[in-house]
Amino acid sequence: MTSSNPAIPEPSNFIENIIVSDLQSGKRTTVHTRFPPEPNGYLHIGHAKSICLNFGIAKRFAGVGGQCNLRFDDTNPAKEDQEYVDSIQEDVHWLGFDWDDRCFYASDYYDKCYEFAIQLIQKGKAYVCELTGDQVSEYRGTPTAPGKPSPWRDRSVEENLELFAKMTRGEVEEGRMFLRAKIDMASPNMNLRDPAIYRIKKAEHHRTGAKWVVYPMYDYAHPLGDWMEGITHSICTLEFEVHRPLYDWVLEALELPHRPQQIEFARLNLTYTVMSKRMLLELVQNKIVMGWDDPRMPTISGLRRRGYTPSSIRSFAEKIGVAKADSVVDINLLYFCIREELNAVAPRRMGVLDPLKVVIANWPADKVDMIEADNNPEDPTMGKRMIPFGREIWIERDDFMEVPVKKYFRLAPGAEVRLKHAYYITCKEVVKDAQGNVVELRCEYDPESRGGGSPDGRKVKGTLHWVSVAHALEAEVRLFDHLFSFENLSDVPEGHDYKEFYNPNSLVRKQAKLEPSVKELKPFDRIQFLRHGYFCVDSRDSKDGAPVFNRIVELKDSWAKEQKK
RNA sequence: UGACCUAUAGUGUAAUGGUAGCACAACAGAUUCUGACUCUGUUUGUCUAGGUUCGAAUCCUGGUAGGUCAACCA
Repeated sequence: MTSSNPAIPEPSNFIENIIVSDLQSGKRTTVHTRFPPEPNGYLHIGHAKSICLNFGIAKRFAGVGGQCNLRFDDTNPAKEDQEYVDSIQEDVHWLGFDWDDRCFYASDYYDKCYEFAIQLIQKGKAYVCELTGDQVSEYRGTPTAPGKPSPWRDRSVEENLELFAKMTRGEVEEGRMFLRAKIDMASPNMNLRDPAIYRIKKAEHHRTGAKWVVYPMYDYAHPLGDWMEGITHSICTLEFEVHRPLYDWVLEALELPHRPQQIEFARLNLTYTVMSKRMLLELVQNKIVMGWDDPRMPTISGLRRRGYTPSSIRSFAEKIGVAKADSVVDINLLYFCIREELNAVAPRRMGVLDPLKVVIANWPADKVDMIEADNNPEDPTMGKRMIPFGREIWIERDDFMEVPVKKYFRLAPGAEVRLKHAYYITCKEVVKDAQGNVVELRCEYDPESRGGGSPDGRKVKGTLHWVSVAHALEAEVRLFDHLFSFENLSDVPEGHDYKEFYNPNSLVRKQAKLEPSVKELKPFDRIQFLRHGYFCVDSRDSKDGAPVFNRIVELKDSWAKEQKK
């Protein structure tokens, strides 16, 4: 379906299909979305999907005046906090989106919502109920059995008005009365069995303080908030699907024109990842992690500290698409997105995580050679740097095998390899301690091979990274694994809790030997340690002035994979 | 024993009654001063049974499987 209007983009998912057809049919002339978090926790990668969706649609439909609001759904003062408001704003901005002057709060609309509630009462469409919590659920019935009407259902308009005013003045105890919509106690949809629309909460609200003691419920405030902001397409997750009739009922009952349309999509699930706010809060409170921004957390702030870029997350959101079917996305796709970006832009550095000393026997004791190395083979414009080379160097312990397996082309007794950017060396002798552990290698270098080539054209298959012992910088390097060891939440066996599956190896700290140039790196700088993956300088921690590195993601390693087989 | 929603390669997602594509993953090969990257190629799919139609992933009916709903949470 090609649109004749050049301002209307080609739809790329089912939501945009709806929008485009609304535009083409003349049902809408513009597109206005919103991202409506409740400020009761930090945003996570699942929210990033929604943010990219809502702000992305506004951007794609800019030609017809597309806009996206940020709206805090702060209708429950007991759970919400300014700290969360601040972090949410920071995270949305960091992801690369902006709401201009359109940051709103459901609490901005309390007065309006209240007036509308009075209208509903006057229309005979809402009443004050005095059933207790237990009674309410008893009267509501079950999904298969209809409910029965509350004894307070048929109060007079005057009495309802008076009681609601009393509630509002704080003259009624919490839980003693609440305002319900009068819909249908026998509806097959439980949400329509006279749902609560206002309840008493004598809690301090983070924005309105003690001004109110009655607060609107989500199901009532949300459609009104959407309507007041001129939202055209109100996009939310699947669990609100059965609430849609109620959403529509509120707007219909109040006879409001130009109503927004609610559209639901499947929330993001990721393998090896638990996304519920409750669980994330628990991890923080029980100090299983360092905080909301622990690099292992699926929070936006955690991903940021880990070293993910906003563009990699946006790219991920685009790749996973949007649909209505429940699904679990393979976290490898997220890894791919950050690798793809960082491969192109991250400077290469050498670092040895598990060091083994190599002595170049035919290299003069005090001679230091400054070796030139390109910063990124993918991008020559990133220039070069100089690396010191001396008689003693560190190599990776698993880059040497005393008894090499077939197709092993790194260092072994008698074998020749290339030290990246530097020289060819041949292993002449293996030094062991009393227990028989290899503690040092004695090698000889080929002076003709400076720069990593050889005049006679002989080939070496293996190229090792290395760090000069005399110049090495020691620094902490953190390697991460999944916080939980199950792949999918549904893998958790019956009768067990996912908390039994914490992965004790989700954080491994290494004291690594790094080439001296890494000293100049700043927080959030991202590099690739050759063969070890992409790392980011931690934005909070450093040890003795030396940067601490978080590994964002490993490089693919077909050799390691083959060995496992 | 209810209502609503969903079902396309291993995973995610397109195809709006007209050639089932794309990405990731996997596999094979080429290349390589990162066993990375890159390049080439390959394998694998419309839940099921009917119906409508010249023609169905798409529309209809039944079945199966999964999800959501019984907060004065969002």
